Amino acid sequence: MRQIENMFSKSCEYGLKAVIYIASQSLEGKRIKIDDIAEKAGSPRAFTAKILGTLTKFNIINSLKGPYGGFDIEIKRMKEIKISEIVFAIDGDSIYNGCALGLTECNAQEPCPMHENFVQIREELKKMLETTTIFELATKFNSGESILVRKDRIAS
Amino acid sequence: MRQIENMFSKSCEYGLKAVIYIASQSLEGKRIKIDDIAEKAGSPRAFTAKILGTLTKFNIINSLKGPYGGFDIEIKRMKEIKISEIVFAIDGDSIYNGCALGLTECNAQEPCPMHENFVQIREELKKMLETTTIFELATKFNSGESILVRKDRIAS
DNA sequence: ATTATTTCAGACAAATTTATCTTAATATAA
DNA sequence: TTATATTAAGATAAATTTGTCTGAAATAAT
Repeated sequence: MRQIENMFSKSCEYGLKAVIYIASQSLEGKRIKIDDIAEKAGSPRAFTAKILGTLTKFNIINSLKGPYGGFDIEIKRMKEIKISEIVFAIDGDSIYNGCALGLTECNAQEPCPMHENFVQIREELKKMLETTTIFELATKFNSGESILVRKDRIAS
Repeated sequence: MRQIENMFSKSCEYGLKAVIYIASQSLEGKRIKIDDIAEKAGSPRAFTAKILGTLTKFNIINSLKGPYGGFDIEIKRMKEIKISEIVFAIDGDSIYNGCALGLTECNAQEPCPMHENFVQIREELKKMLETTTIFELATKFNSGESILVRKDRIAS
């Protein structure tokens, strides 16, 4: 049974990690291949590739086939893109109108018993996702302030 | 692909709704049967029954077999039980130590790129889950201030 | 004791999510 | 234009979550 700790689906986790890594490399002028992404992000290669396909269609990242191909993001673009856009691309819409108890609709007029308790938390979550850019995350990662895989999980 | 909106697993949703309904009936001195719970909470009967088995083992609710049997909760108990305990019983431990990007461990020393962004939100979520009692939720439901199913989804 | 009513337990099934594999399409370089 | 390197796409498979069914166990009333 799933844990609440899993804020995002695996698809989203892989997508976010991949984009952060691609951006971090683009910041250094490098286009990067799926194998490298999968390794550095500690994610399954084929599954990640499929997710990157989606993100490419949504114009969140660029892809180029063939030798010297791979993925990248313009710096301008990574300053525009928010976490919420990636989540939207991968997990679809209806990101914020969900109900903790699964009501098809849940609002102040006809709330589930937990609605009020979640209002503030949801609001903050939404704000955070919609204001945090990939540039911020990639910069933090590049400076070594954060990591994408535990050292003991990187293939050597 | 799963939505972030699904704060809880279906198991948790059903468990929470069932407990709230059982409590609301116990407040009125009524022991209540699984069929009634499933109907009033708009949840699948057999699946809900299984979850109630778990909650019974965790002493969150009482069950009684046979005629005049069913489920209930002492008022004293529903004032003690917090949402977090139900989530724990159904989805297990490691409720709060999860990482948004799936790191096996994620903390201020070695954070994922999104760690900082989630600290406050997680803290609030935790606080809310650990302070809200079933009594509060059941009372609110009993007074008609909140609902467990959309009217258009109740079997008539 | 027997019968009816209920939860309990475990096997089974369906749906969804996660993951892999294989082939096609595309781009580069020589 | 051929060979090579790469992503794209789609079929398939495995794992997990969600859901059902059937019979057993327990309880109460007669």
